[in-house]
Amino acid sequence: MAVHKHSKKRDAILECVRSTASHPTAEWVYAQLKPQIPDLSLGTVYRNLAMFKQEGLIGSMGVVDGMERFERNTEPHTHFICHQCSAVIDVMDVDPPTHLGSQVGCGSVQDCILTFTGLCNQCVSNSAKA
Amino acid sequence: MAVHKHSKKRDAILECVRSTASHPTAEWVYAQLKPQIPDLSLGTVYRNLAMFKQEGLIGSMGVVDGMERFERNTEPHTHFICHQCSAVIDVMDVDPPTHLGSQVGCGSVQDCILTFTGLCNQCVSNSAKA
DNA sequence: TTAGAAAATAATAAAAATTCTTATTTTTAT
DNA sequence: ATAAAAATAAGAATTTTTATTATTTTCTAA
Repeated sequence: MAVHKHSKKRDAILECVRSTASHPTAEWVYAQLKPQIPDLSLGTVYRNLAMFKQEGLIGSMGVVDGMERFERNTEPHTHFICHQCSAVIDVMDVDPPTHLGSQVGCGSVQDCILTFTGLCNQCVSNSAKA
Repeated sequence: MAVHKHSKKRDAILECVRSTASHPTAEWVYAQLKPQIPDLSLGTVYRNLAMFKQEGLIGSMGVVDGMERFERNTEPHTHFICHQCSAVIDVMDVDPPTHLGSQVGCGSVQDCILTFTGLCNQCVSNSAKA
């Protein structure tokens, strides 16, 4: 029933994504694990993240600043993107208006994606100081 | 008052984006114009699209399948993305729920982006035939 | 209208993110 | 333990986009 084999590296990559609320890039995951697993290869991170995503073990909220952002939360939910520091934050209190899908005039709608952008709290603070 | 100079190529690039309801990539614009302007360079298309976008003469709805999608409509509006053929279609009848921005708990919200995904009519037809 | 400064362009190199290739190593079922 | 199957490292290759530089075009104003 196992859909794939396990390896120390593979497990570490999955655990890395699952243990952060941030929305990491492949490069970030690689940088996190490299100290503990010195012979880890970036290609392995890319390959496994793609596999986990396809199997639904992790999610991806899309590309921000040219880099794909993975996430542990695989349920549809709203995001906030800071266009200063590119932080991606889950907005659990505001649900995407899925019901509006019936009003979309084209094609057959499957998903509804809601995203807010602006300055995150940290960048707001930094702006005030500057 | 002119914010930039004009050239035949520059004007053609802007007109190309303004005359289509599709959400073209730089490559697409280049392919459209190349037959009429054989010495057009792809770098020129990229450079001018970036400039038009910065000046607010055109918009960009983001990156789909690794390619930035420009658009003539610079007003905030909803999009539909076909995840089969990557077509991007404006959804003018459903407005992004901007008012929900006040319920977002993090940072200072500036924009609200609403996107639907699914199969466009053409891909639905093609699926039925197959 | 024409000279000359400023900006735009073509061609090409370079950068950045991601994917592919291949030889080797690890995992897992037997 | 063994052998087949899958995973990995290293590095090459691809893809999209940006930067560099020599040349050409645009625009200003004399």
